[in-house]
Amino acid sequence: MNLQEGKEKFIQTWGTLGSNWGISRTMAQIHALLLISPKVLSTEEIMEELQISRGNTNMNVRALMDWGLVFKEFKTGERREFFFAEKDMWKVAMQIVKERRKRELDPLVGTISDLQQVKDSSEAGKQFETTVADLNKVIGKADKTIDLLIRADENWFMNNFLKLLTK
Amino acid sequence: MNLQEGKEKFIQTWGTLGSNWGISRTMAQIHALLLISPKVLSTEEIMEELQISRGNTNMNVRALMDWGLVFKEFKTGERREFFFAEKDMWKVAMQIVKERRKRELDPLVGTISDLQQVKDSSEAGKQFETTVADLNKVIGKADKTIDLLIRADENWFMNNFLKLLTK
DNA sequence: TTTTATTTTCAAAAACTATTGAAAGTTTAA
DNA sequence: TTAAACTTTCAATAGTTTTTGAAAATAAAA
Repeated sequence: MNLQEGKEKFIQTWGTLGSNWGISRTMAQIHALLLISPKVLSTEEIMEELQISRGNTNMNVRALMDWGLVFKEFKTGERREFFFAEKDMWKVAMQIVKERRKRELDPLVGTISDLQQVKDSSEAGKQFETTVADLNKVIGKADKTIDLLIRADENWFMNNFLKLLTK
Repeated sequence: MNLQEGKEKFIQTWGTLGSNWGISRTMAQIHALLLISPKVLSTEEIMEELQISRGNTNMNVRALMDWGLVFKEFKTGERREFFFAEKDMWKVAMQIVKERRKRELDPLVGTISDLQQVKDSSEAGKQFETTVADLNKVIGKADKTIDLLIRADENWFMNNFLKLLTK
């Protein structure tokens, strides 16, 4: 496999993976392209490389910046914007985890508290309460584990401790 | 909020969550319905409760059985099949993690080895190799962490050790 | 065997999501 | 100012995924 084939396969694979996880295929493909690019890319270059429209490129690049995975660079004497991705894959993974927690786990915690207000003594009511309470426990556990991971990432000692565990 | 409203909100929330994570809305809703149901349900009852067609119910119930989240029960003297969900939410979470690893992480490992065959001395080639190698490390780390989690789940000592960590 | 109850399949339709491209908006330079 | 370079928006279109419902298949009972 040569570099060109490898790049295409990587972009394709990352795109499929993204769409399995509720992220648009194009957004993941732009991310893949920037991950393997040694230099910053303009909108025009992204359009050209992935054969997609200007509007599509613009919307998805902005979404990637919202996710904190892609950044702008301004070049002196150039009016255009250039884009580059965070290249450290561990940081990328942590950033995705953080964002999904913010966007999904946090709102879920609110909903669960609402659902815990339901009181009903029927059998259906009891099963409902049990399921909701159990779900709440698991969410709490997930939340704490994510905290631990993020803190480990930002903390040398923890990081090394976790590496020991997961070696 | 009464039980009926709570049930609807739970089914709705679980459905939205599922579709954010690449699982069809209806599949997640059927799962939610079975999670809070104290008794096994027939196809007919699921159709009625969620207002969906027979074909849709059948396909999604089978998908849930493939995921190992829902099971069949046969009642003596009844020709119909009845369904129920695993209720322990920690087991549910572990089962989802296991399945997604099998369906996505494992194939990804294969693709990465292919991509590591690419050799190219250009700057673009070097960045490609670095990104792929780094991604490979992160995937390996994730894989080991999942193993640890699954083993912890099946192992009293580890389980308690992890609880200490994530308390 | 035939009938009846139930499950499964799958082509067509509906619903949903992503993409285009041209027009409007913005910013900088002349 | 005005023009040029570039970015953003959004209605229309294309593409994808999900759902329906009726027909085919299967299994149990008569």
